[in-house]
Amino acid sequence: MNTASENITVTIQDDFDIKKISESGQCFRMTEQEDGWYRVIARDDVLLIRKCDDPNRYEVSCSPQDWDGHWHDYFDLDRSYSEIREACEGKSDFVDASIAFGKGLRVLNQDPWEMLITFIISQRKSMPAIATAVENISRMFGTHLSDGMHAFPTPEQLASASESQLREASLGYRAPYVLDAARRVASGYVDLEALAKLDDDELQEALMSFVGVGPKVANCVSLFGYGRSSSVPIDVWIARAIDEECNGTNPFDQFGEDAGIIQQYVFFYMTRSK
DNA sequence: GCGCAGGTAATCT
DNA sequence: AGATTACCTGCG
Repeated sequence: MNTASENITVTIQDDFDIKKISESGQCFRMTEQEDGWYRVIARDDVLLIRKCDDPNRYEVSCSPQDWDGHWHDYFDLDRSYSEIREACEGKSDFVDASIAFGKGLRVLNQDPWEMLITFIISQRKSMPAIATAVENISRMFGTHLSDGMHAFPTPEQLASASESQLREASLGYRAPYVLDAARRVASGYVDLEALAKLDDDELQEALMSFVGVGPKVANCVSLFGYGRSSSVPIDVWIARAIDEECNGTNPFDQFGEDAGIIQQYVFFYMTRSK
């Protein structure tokens, strides 16, 4: 699967449960392999990662430079989730239960373009269906990396697709949305990197100018692609949590810059606990 | 066969 | 402003 001599081991002291992260609905290119390995594809990189027997130690298939320069940030390792959990405890019994259940979750720092397209595709799809569609367009239009793996397609690569090809990739009625977004970005009409300079409200407005992007998808892109930790995407599960578990009162507002991270624990609790 | 799912846009009051 | 409905596709 991978050459052991290329691997290094790294220490992660803070919360880190790769299984929970992979099931948390924020990333769709992280898959469990054999023997406890997880494979992550992000930008043009493939990472294999596995827990060692030693506590807090992980074996990873990259150089120290790639770990420090890319994956460390991808896994948001400069942020202390244990401190966030402690700071947010005691305000809501339901949130407390969610935090306890989801200990080990982190919010990944992912590519804005990939998040934009992925969450346009996500509407009215289950998590496995989203993953299938993302793999389809990566295989059909993305750059080949190795062993049949493909990078997520660039704006230019997706802009060269036809609507019927995107429908073949199981995008359905979202195909024209994705094509339109790809053309806007590839042409330079929208500069996704420049959006990083906007404040939260301006970013939300800019993202919602894409056809097929409403408030929920915009908040997902904002949270997962632009690191806006106060963004709270409200989907049916979060709406259900507010309605049925919090007596209709939104519990997220009180967590300020950590609201989006708390949302992640609640979403995981709603979708993964019995 | 048929209803429904991790939203959005268009089209109504 | 708020409510209703169609939309692809996969799954029970």
